[in-house]
Amino acid sequence: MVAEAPLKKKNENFSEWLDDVLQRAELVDIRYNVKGFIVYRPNIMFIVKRVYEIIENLLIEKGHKPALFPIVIPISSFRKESEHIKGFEREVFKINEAGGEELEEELILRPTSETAIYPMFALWIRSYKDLPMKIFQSVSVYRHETKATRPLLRGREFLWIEAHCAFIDEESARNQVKEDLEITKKAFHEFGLPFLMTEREPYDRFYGAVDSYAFDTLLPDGRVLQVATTHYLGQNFSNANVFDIKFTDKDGTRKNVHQTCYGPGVSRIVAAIISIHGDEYGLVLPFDVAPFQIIVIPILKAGKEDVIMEKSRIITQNLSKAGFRTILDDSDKRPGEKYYKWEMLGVPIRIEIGDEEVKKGFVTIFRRDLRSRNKVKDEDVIDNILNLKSLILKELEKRAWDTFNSSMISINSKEELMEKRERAKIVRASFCGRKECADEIKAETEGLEVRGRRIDIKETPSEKCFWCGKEASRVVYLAKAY
RNA sequence: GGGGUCGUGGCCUAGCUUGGUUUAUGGCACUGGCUUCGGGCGCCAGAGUCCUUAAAAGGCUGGAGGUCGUGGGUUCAAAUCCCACCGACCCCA
Repeated sequence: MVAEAPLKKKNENFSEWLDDVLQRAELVDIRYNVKGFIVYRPNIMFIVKRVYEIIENLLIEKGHKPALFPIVIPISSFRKESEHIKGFEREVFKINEAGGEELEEELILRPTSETAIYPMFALWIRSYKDLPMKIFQSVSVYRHETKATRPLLRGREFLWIEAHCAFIDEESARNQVKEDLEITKKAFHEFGLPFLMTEREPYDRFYGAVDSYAFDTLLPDGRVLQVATTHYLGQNFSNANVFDIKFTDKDGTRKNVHQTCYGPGVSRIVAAIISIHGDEYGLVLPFDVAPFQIIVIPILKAGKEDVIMEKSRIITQNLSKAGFRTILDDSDKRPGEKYYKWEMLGVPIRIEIGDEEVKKGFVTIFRRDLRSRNKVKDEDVIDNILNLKSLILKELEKRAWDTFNSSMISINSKEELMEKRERAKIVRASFCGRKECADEIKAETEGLEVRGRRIDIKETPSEKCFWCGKEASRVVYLAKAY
């Protein structure tokens, strides 16, 4: 039979490629038939769990503790912070009936959990000794998105982690924001994903935040995807009119805590890993992210089945013992078919064992990222893989950053922008900082948005705003966003 | 937010214009067997929407009804025509 067609080319039509890979690799099923809700299948859940694990471990290392708050929030609690409610009220799912009777108080499905968690903080926090309080939960949240929904990229239910912290003063809270940024950088390094770290403009903050910081990555269609945010909330939620979260300080005075919240978007991170590293053979996963790191494939030959299987089993066992997540594919499919299947799923390393390998005491190691083969002597296999582990990540990270960096272009004027728009997916420019200007840019450039100012480096603007020509106050980055 | 295209078995697809031998075409996937295994091979066979009649489970045979996203309508007759809803995709703002 004719071989199945390879996937669509990712860079020609990203949207089709993504739909195709999501289905062919059996990652998600969109046939649940409720708009914005999808089914995560085992092949993607293994990856989702790895992403969760990696971030959770980083959080726990820094003293965060896991917790789980209810999915429902009483509407009275949700309505306490005026900015917060303004932002989210129109996109919450509400429950007002149960058991055939109207509820005494309407409940909402959490769109985010500040208003679920902070009333409890108010009960738990008594003394400066209770601080800092650092809690996180790994959950799904619900937002009735009005824009077009896309599997993983924008759903009405999505997976994330939300970390909520309370501190004695502004300084320690702001340090938490820095820690959040460091955690995200570390995690993204493990995922091999490039990012732009910015402070959002004042009019673009999280509802209820004093300052908002965000990580954007770049998808192959040239649009940026916000994959994590962290916010300094000040005392907006802790003040007496809202949740009144107070503690007694060393000197005996009663004070309201300063807070932060941090939210890495797991669905979106997984989408970014798939989209940025993937190719026309399917997923390509960094070694540590991969749920299965090594696939061993025996290539049988009439009369030699036993020795080939024996060697395959021994190699699989040894690799498992060495701590690699290894599986042996001893199904009776043909080798070629197995290659395609495991490449589709992004297994970073494949070991092929056939008659030759048995006779001459080596194995053939295939790297998914380069799609290249190497012969490695039996006794060197483990060292070789230990070495490959970081080489693979380096390769993926380099490719991803190269694409990212070459898509980021500085411009000085409207004309230059229009001229370079094709190449410039992320635009760096001096800017006046006015919202009217940002709105105008968005309207006249097919959706280019001001994403914010960089926080990892200080940048000083030239005198003029690239758009309106007035005095510039900052250097900003602009992009079309999901 | 505005506009457009579309929905046929697990997936893709033919059929729709001009309603009527369609027990809905073909491919992939699936099941059993053979052959084989260095990139998804070949051959043979099978089954293949769902429900009810139907009763502890499994299997076989026959009959009946319904079924082409869902609901309604037109008609002697609807996958095919009309309306609404649900869902998907594309383009624009």
